[in-house]
Amino acid sequence: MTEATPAEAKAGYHHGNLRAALVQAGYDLAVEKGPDAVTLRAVTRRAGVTPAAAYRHFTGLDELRVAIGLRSMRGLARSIEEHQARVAVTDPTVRARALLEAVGDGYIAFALDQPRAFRIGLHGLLSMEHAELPEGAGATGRTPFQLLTDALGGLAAVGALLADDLQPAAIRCWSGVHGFASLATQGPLREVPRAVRDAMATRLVRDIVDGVLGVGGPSARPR
Amino acid sequence: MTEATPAEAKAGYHHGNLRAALVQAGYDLAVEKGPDAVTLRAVTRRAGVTPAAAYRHFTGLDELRVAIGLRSMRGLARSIEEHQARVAVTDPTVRARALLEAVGDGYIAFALDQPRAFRIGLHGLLSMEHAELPEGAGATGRTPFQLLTDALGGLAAVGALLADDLQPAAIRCWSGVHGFASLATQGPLREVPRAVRDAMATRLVRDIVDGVLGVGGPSARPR
DNA sequence: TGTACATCAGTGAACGCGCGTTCACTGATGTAC
DNA sequence: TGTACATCAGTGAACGCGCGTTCACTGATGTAC
Repeated sequence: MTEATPAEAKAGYHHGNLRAALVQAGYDLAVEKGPDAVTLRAVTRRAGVTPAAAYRHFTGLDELRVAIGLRSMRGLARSIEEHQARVAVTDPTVRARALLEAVGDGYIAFALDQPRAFRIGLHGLLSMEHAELPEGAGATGRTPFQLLTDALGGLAAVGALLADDLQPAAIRCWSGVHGFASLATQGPLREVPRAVRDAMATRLVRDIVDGVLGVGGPSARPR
Repeated sequence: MTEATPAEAKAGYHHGNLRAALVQAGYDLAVEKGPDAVTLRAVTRRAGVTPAAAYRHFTGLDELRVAIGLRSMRGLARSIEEHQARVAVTDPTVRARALLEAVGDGYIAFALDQPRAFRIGLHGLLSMEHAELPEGAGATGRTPFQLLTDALGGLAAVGALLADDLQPAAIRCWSGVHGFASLATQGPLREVPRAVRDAMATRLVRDIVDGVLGVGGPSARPR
């Protein structure tokens, strides 16, 4: 009769699945009050548990913070996956390009939809060294960074990109999208209406992909 | 006989110019141990002074931290200015473009030369809301963000850029350069040899400027 | 089904620490006469 | 030049706080018989 769904089932706490509850509490805390508010005591307090209880599930604060950051990264991965799932075209080359754009669009959409959650990830509790940890992966088992390299690999597979250009292309895409997400959530674009930022993002992503594919593109202007 | 140079003259402490000494101590601390190590007590300790002494010069920790962050931003501005000073061409259009590239090159050079100092700036002690505070300006009195918009204005003045495109262009430049600086100092490119990162940066900046100016550019590839 | 027992998740108290800020003070600086 | 004095930068002690971590413990869970 033990309804042991693996995830965060209420049933069977000692008072439940404390590990998941702590990560959830810490995530909520970070979203509400910023990454610096994520202390071991604050997290356990919010979970309604004694500070020492955390040590049954984590070696210490650092490990807890990483787990919380990875949760945020997972949200980012899922946003990208959702955007990719909506790509309907079948022509291989067009599709490969659309899948790459979906990476950028999904990345920025997550940043704009959940700015505090976005900030927790690679800027707050995680450094970029964690970019390939599987705990940060979405439903497809790929992390945001891996989804990007996968999409570029897809373009290489259809001959739209040279294998030698894969790494510089990844850098250009990630740089542009990540930088925009920072500007648009914490920078001078913070106050710009959402619809305008969305339009900027769409244009930016298209331009970046054009650049990566070596296309002059519709934004090209004579002279 | 009071040699009262305005800056950080040793002469004339009560024990000197404490305000400047505190900012310096805090900056060194941040470079050595990261932004989180910048506490009021640690800074005053390093300056050889009682914690309470800081309150003669700052209203509290927050103001001290901002002053330290602005010092770092000043270094960034100066790096850009140095790169711009080296631009020798005189043809107005070519020069305007070179001055914009110098913004990107100087920005990235500072990030690669002084990665810890770079991190203190807009990522550590300052948020991007401080991007236009004059205390963050370099020798020309312009902040890094202002140097960027100035350079874009220069391109508009020679007719290489439409006035309507100024804002989106600023976003694309800042996004790409800032994102690259993050990747190259804290991200997956951290361990790549400096010469390679420099080459990537040069190419990235050229490509971004090409994109902003609507040029297909030498990186354009048939199909 | 019922009892004995091992497991181990969570408790509660305690530790030592560094923090930001306050306050009455001290003593060097430099001005007024 | 010499003295009296106001200024105010920096002192030193104290405050209350929240932190991360440790430890012996307790008591619910679930297994073995």
